[in-house]
Amino acid sequence: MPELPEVETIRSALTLGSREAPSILERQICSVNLSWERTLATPSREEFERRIQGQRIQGTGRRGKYLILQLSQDFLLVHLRMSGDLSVVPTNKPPAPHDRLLIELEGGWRLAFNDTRKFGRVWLVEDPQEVLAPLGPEPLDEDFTPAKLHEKLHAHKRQLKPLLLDQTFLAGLGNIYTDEALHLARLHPLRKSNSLSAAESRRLWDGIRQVLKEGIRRNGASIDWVYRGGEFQNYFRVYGRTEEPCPVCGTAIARMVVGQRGTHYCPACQLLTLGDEKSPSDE
DNA sequence: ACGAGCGCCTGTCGGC
DNA sequence: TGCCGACAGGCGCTCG
Repeated sequence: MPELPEVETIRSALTLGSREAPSILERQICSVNLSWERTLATPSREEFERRIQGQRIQGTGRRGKYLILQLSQDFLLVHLRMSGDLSVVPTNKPPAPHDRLLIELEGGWRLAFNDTRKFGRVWLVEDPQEVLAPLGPEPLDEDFTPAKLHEKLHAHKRQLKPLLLDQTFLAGLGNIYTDEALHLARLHPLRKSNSLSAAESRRLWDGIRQVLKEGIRRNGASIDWVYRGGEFQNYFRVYGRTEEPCPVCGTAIARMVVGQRGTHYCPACQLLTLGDEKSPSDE
């Protein structure tokens, strides 16, 4: 379930606690139970178990789609990939079917990493930059400006859709939010990045920020078996709405495959030709 | 530099 | 009913 807004929602829930579970902050780690070897990217299982034990969770953070837990000595980084989820459950609760890593905390609580498809990864590192260094800018940061996006777009000659999914270009967008941002910006997914006018780059900047903020405000999107109480799935404009009417113009939403990813767009609002570069509502 | 194809995994859904 | 392919919120790799 992970794009930036979903990871942020989980980070927030773990930090603030909820009706069912307390905050993880200031809790000490008693032990861990790794049941799928490849979930742990680094270090070795033996070193992981030895090193993490006794450390206290002192803070939480997020960078792109990575969740960051600041421990007494190290940082625990978590990437949920396609189906990962993190939750706090009572220690006496039996493990759920796809729990891959259980982190036993003091006080009768456990942090459970559940991941049906086993793509998720966890790193225990001294310096988060070991893992996070390649990431592009954080889209909601103040220093991510329309001018900076425009400049970066023109440093490449790539299709917009795969470029926005590239985490070294920009950190945090996934398939849903990319489709939604491109629709808000009225830009075709296959437009070449260096063909955008300054006004179009600004529209894209606006679209990216708007859709990410809306996702966070609605606690992310909850699809299929993963439910976090998010509701953004009820507000998708194009994602997963093939053949349904575009909320702007009523044209049937189209689906194509770009870079092996299903891509949803309005064939009327998001033209590939130069026609949309001077659309009337442009500012 | 860029894009396509595949692998990693499990589960669901629609068509026949 | 059962089987089979398509598809799913991600990303690392190879190849041309």
